[in-house]
Amino acid sequence: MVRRNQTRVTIIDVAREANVSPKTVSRVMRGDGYVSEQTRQKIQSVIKRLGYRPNRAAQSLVSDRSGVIGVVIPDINNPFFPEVVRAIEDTALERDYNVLLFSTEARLDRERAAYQFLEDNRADGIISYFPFLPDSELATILSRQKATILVDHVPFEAATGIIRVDFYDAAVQAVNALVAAGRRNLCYFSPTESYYTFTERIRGIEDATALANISILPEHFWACGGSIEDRFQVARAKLLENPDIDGMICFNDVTAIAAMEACDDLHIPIPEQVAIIGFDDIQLSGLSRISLTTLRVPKAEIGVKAVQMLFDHMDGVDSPREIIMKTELIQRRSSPPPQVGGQAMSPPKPVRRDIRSI
Amino acid sequence: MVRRNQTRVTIIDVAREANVSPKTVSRVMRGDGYVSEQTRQKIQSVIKRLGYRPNRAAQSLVSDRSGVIGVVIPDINNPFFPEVVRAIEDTALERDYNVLLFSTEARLDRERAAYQFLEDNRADGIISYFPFLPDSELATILSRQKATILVDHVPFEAATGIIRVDFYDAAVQAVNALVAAGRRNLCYFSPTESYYTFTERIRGIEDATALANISILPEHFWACGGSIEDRFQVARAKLLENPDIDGMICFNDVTAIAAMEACDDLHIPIPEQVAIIGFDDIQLSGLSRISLTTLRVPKAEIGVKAVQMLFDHMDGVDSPREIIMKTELIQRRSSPPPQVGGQAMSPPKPVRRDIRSI
DNA sequence: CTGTTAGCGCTTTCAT
DNA sequence: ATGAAAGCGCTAACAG
Repeated sequence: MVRRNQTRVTIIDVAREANVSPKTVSRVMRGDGYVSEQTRQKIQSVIKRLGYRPNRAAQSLVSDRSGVIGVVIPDINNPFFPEVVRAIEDTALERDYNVLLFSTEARLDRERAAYQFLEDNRADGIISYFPFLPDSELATILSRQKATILVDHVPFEAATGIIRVDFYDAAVQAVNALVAAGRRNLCYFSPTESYYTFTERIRGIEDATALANISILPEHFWACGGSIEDRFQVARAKLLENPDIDGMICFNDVTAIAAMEACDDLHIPIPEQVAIIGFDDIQLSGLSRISLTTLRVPKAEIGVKAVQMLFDHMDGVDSPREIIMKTELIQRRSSPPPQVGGQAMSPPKPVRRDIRSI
Repeated sequence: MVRRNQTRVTIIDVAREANVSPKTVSRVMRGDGYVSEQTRQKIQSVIKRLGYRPNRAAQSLVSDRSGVIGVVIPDINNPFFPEVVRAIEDTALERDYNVLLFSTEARLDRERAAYQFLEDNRADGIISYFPFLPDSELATILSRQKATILVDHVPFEAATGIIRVDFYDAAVQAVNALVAAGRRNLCYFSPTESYYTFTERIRGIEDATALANISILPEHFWACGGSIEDRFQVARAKLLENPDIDGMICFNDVTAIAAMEACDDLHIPIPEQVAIIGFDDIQLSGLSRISLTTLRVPKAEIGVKAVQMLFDHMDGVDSPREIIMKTELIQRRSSPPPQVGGQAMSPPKPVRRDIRSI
């Protein structure tokens, strides 16, 4: 097989072949400017015959636009993020923007590398899901980008827009759900990081427990590292140490599932002895074998809105710089229903099983 | 805030500021050629002060290399793929290649768009996880790429290399495990597509059942569309129609979990009445509440090898054009252990819980 | 409606 | 050890 692949068809080749100037070919490719129907057709047939494709690097070099939106997430293995990313992709593709996905694995060096790559490649916009970089460094980095939407981040001068989920309110709902189910000895299980979206939950828990006249002891705020294995181990150890715990709020569904695993391992019945609530409502949580009560985060809506904010900015359209989203309590079997005078309560929400699988 | 962001620092700016030629700056940036220590330091300080970053589009335009490896997968929501992708990313980053991920959602138009994007951007290599495009079209597309590794695809002239999992053997193992557990009325549950990696499983099942002197009736090959909801519904309906089924082989773990859900919904005890086996061994399958017997696919190994094949090709190093990987039976509670004269069998494999979660 | 010219930011000869 | 000039493939501005 001959290796003549190196030299690819350029706009000049097409122009020569069609007896027109490169600019006319360019016009046909991009569908702007006026070109007579006749030349258009001739050029199009040459393009097709030669299999011409514009070199993006060249286009991007001259236009300073890449047609790319970067998405930076902390963890591709947490099913929550792919669910958001799908909505982002669909929305972006509607306007022919391609999505470049970066999973940082919560590592700062990878996060930096992602922004760097996007900057160097002149990404037209970035959507970043709670960046871990310190605010000062982040500000510098964002000032070099064209536009950035931050999700679940405090208001931030250097960002084009912010989308936040009201996790304070979500945490209040979580506490209230457990209290309504008759639980008094709660604990909160979270990562060690003290990032905004994490502390909001804690604030909500503290306020709501105070209001309910119960309080979570300081030693009942459990924290641990990032891997599921870690969380399983810590939950297991803490549950052994604290046999009085009857309600557990976990900072997300994946963590809640690790906690379930720990309960199962210790033969602690859920929800009879310990009730568990998570945040997110990933698909997995709806499986009958998991059936996790959780506060549903509007994942698709977040993705769509984030891209729209970006588009509005590109179009010079004014739009709110900050959007706040609410969560919804999805009552399932990992926590008892509210005890309204011994009454039965509303039926569990239907499971959503709309993910594909190949 | 002043909007003077449009004009970015170029190599010329740096050169002027440092009183050298652009070429010298370039040499310093890339660390090649000779530059006196003194000028190097001066240039480096200017680079830092001005915050200079080379424009990738320009680099790529002149070098015809992008430093990018494209990865095309069918479904980001199937946890199997993120597990492979993580290995790909880690391996690629070791040599400063960035990974661009495309999830096609099993849609041909999105698959085409992904290859197109990678071609237009001069990706230095592509790893494609069983492409769905017809072979003829795929051949054309690949001939325009620099290098492509196909995973789970038949030998393919236009590909740089192929990595295949031996699903024929895996299917044989699955059948044998069920037969050893005393099951005789098996069914196979899969997507409708008749793609290579799918038909291999069927061949294995047919051969192994024949050898065991049982056979799966044609109507016990169940097939259905892509969504989990579809699979749940179809499994549920088929299980109702076929109460004699005592063993179910599912084409992957996600499908197996949908089948479990259907059994649970029908109060069919697993594994007492129906045993279930999947393929892949995603993290989820190891949860005690799922505990799915499955044939473990070496996900990390696939990712690493795929990138290495790409690197070998770039380096002009000879390497095998085809690698075949084996699966390993992970015995868990969704299927009974082998009945060796009523003997108990080897203990279940340990659960791996090494995923991060944020 | 179409072509010419110049230049995007970088690297690669080839000199010096 | 460093620089000058040319050009990668494309498009914007300006002619015609």
